[in-house]
Amino acid sequence: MAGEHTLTETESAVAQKLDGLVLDFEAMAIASNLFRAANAVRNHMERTVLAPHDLTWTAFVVLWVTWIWEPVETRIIAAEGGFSKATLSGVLTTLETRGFVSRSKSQTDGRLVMVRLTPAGRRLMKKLFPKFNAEERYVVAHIDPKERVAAADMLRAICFAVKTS
Amino acid sequence: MAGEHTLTETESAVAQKLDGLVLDFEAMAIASNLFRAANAVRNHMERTVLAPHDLTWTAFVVLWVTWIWEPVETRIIAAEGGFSKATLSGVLTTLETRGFVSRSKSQTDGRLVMVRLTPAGRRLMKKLFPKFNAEERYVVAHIDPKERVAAADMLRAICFAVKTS
DNA sequence: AAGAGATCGTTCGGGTACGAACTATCTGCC
DNA sequence: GGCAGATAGTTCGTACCCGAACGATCTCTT
Repeated sequence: MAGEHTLTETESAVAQKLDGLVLDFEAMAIASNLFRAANAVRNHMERTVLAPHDLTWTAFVVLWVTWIWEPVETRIIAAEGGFSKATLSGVLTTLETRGFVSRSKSQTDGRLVMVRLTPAGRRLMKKLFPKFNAEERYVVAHIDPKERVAAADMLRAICFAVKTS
Repeated sequence: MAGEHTLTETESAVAQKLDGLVLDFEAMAIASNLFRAANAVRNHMERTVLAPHDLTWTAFVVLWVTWIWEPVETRIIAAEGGFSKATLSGVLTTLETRGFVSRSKSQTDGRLVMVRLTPAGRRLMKKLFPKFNAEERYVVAHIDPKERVAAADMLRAICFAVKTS
């Protein structure tokens, strides 16, 4: 999606395949670039910050949400992180095995499982998050500072459009 | 990341955890929303357009790139789609088993594998892509038309920042 | 022409990723 | 109180997803 080939090349190639049909190339470009950007940032973070600690992107997100909101229910972590509870269950087991988080049943509601960081998990996040934020700053460096608020809003608008469907 | 909790709540919670450290909350918000948006769009597409045909997002991207550029080398598909050649190898096998693509060795370079759509694959894309583009249009509907070009540029700027690292 | 080094696709192992089915628990209504 | 329905988390099956290692092939240099 808009990788080696330029957008114009892609457009004319698509137009050939679907001549006669009306297509929204602008929407196509935004959706396409949205994924390239998200993927690129994720890979960048995994290579530069996460790989030295043998952490995946998802594992880091789980640690981050837990760190900020602990003790926290698993359904909250899944919602904040944007993945399913099935996925979270596996990642939590991985992180528990490695000694970064702990699970415990809620005292007030037997259905809930509360997640906390272990001391090792807190040490890890205290060390890792500043590095992570430094890379985030690097990633947005090429966006005009005046347009950064608009950028965040635009992305929120996309989330909103999809949620209310 | 910025799910149920507002951004301000998250910020003050993070600031408490790391008081004294200088953090770029704007960069954090953009990176965070970038992932929420990409994930939301992907899930939306999978539910509305792809699930009826039992296709995953990645499988669709592979079909799309192949459809536009066939015959095409696998390394091009991986680069255009933004995933590793290891991932592509598995997805291609799945699509080959289901009769949507075919692999064949290049005549001029024995290392290369050329990928083509089968007639069934072409029929599928001709039917599927207009639906897909309609959903893309829906996704960007909440972005001011005047800002859409800037939006695409902004996403490209992020890709560029990460690539040149 | 012959080896060193680069390139391409596959395979392997471990870790996500999701929907569906399942168990356990809670809540509401009678 | 007791049962229907909702809710939370795990498990299961299938399908990605990546880095590393691998064998096959090409290219470059001499």
